[in-house]
Amino acid sequence: MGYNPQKIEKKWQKKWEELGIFKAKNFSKKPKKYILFEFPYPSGEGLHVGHCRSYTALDAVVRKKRMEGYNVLFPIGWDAFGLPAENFALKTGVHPQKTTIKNIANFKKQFKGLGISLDWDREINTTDPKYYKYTQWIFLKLFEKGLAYQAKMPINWCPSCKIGLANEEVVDGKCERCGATTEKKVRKQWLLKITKYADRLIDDLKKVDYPERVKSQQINWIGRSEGVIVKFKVKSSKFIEVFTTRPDTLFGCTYLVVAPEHEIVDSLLKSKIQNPEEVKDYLEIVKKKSDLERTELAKEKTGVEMKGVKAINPVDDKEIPIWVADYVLPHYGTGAIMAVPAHDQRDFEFAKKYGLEIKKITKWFREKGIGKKAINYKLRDWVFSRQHYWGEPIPLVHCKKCGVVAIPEKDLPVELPYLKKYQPTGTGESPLANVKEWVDVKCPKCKGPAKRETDTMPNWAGSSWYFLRYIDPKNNKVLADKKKLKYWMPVDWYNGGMEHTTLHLLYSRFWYKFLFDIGVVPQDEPYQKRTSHGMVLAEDGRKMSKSLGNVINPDDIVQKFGADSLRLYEMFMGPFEQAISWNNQGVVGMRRFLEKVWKLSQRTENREQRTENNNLERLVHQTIKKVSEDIESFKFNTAISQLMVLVNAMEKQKELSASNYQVLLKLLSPFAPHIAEELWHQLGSKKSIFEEEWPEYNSKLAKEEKIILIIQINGRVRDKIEATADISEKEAKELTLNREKVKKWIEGKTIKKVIFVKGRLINIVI
RNA sequence: GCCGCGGUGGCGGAAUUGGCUUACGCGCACGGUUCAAAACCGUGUGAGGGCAACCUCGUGUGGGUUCGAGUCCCACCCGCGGCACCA
Repeated sequence: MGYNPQKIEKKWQKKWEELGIFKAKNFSKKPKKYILFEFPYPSGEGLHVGHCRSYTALDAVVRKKRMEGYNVLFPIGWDAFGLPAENFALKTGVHPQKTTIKNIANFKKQFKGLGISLDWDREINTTDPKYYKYTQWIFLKLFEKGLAYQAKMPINWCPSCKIGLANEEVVDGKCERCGATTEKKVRKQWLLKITKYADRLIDDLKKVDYPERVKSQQINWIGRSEGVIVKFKVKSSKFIEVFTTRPDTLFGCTYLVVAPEHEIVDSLLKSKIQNPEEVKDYLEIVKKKSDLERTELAKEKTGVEMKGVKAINPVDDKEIPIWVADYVLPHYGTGAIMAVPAHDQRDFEFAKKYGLEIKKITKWFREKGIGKKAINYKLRDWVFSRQHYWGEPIPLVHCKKCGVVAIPEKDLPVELPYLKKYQPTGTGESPLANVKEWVDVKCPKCKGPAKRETDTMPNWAGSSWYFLRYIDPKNNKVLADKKKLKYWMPVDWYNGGMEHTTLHLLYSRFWYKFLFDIGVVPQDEPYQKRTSHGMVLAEDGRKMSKSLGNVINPDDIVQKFGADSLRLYEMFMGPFEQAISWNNQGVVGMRRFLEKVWKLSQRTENREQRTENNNLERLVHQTIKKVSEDIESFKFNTAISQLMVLVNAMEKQKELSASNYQVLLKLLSPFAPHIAEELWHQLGSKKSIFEEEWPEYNSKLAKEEKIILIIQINGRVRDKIEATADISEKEAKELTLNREKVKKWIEGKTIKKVIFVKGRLINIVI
């Protein structure tokens, strides 16, 4: 019987489900492992081959861990709130709920078809009111602790669609749907004080095992810088405060620049400035500029002097002019800078390097009352409001008498009302604002008339804590039971895309720290280890996209070659963390390899492995070692190449013992579970291969007895001899100097010295 | 500009951390099976020279350390990812 993946894959997927062997057990005596991938957004497009890379990698890790005796939690859920479903509803009238259910069913089928060993009993869905009840609960806790606040913030506004747009809907400063240039519209929005956690989010990176590039990207994003705020007196008893990391250059400061949005501009305009019209004109021009223009025209700096007013440099009391320019950002530092055109960062570094004098005057400033230490961050607070329908309602009420009032915990969840129309309001509010009977409520405090908050939460809300819900998905008292959290947390291994490094990963760390602070979770970092898979690009090296027509559909590959070939290829294609182009021929190679494995089973005999060639025995042990270690360090490509080496060697054997073949099947099983299970049973086993133990290697047996000793002359390879691994220097030297080739090279020359590296080489220097 | 990662055959990539460069796979060539094929089997495959044994060159560039460098040091060049008028 030949290898027929379509047949055996279905069979085992069904069997595994019946056996229930992939279910995690709370409080099992086995040591626990919590292994997690970023739960997908169930889009209409279905799984991407890039998804499959991440899932099969973790599935391999998980299957191995189970065989090693761990109680593994490997869950799945759906990050199902989001724009595509809402936009689809706008176009077709189909409720996002319906679209979501349909897409999830499709994703589920695909996951099962790949043979990912998930615990489906813990499946969650962020759009389920039973789930978002706790998303809302966390928000209320943030609100209660003063970490959620309202502020006026600009949103992206499309003047043609009359709708607020998410950042990702603005492409090159234009509305994604209609192409109109977007504007900024100021609205009151909810923000979360992530900046309060900025230092901890940097410092605690020391506690966790993340790739360097992920750590540095987060640190960069938070952008902490230490400096001094210096007060400049303005001749009208006002002050302008300036943030600088280089207070020592204050002597060289020749003018100040303030952002157009700076409050002093307004107040100076009202007083005694000589050119108010000129300044007003400039402010108008700036206002019309889009965000894009303001940054793109960066090379050409524009600005205008506010004539007639002067600031006073606190170090020498000299009068200096004040300018308004839009290259100064209103939201960073104080929105005002001191200009020191003569100075340069490089001077400082030079002085430091060569021990030149650096006057330390920070302290002096403080004594004089000129400056005070300050820390600034590039990181800004998290804008938590969206003016969309398909998201979690923010559980607050606006009461004329009581102000903003929280919905009482017992009334959670605030359910998203079922809409028939998703048309935008035209005012920038979410479509929920149109649902009068939902908006109008009694104030929970005074029972007077009040209105619900109509903004919804961003996508990032539900995904900021979902990994906690897997631990206790059906709990209806708390987000998850404390004892269970203590047993399972932290996540031992979390894999996801690099694109989530600064948003999702940072947000969820922030929430977890907050939950730790209020005593809900057991530690202050959620993920012990983070890895990041590289993107899978199309064969042409570009991103896969519908419009380019270069998308590879995993279903097609599964159908044509089988899920095991696909899985193997995804792991073998290149280093896991690196972006890589798809290659259809590569899948063919994996299928060939599996065919070889299949055929080997027919040559397998039930005999003592001792009768076998020692070299094969050694290779088996070397392979156990390599595959075991490579899976731990996510070097899946080299693990598979080692399996290929073993299979190639097994093919050359006249007879193959069943025991060695079984070891091969076990080592292969994390990557190609179906074929491994099938062949395992064909050998007569009753138990699933995944209930077996992971093989152990014997380091003595793995050791080479014979080696090829390299003979070098002046560091260049001239000859090789076979020798025992523990050959002594004396023996090696004797053997070497007797070689004809060596004699030829050293004839008439004197030997200066001999370098001997045990078990490796001998180098004659002449 | 700043931060991070990388540059090895025709291609994807290996290389026990300073010790045979190119494992493994793809592709290609030749041979086999076949009426024909390939998602089959076998052999070969860095470049140049030689009938051959063998020799020379070869890991982005230029220098250095070393018996010996893809690996370490110095100076550059190029590519990718992230951030960016951040004071």
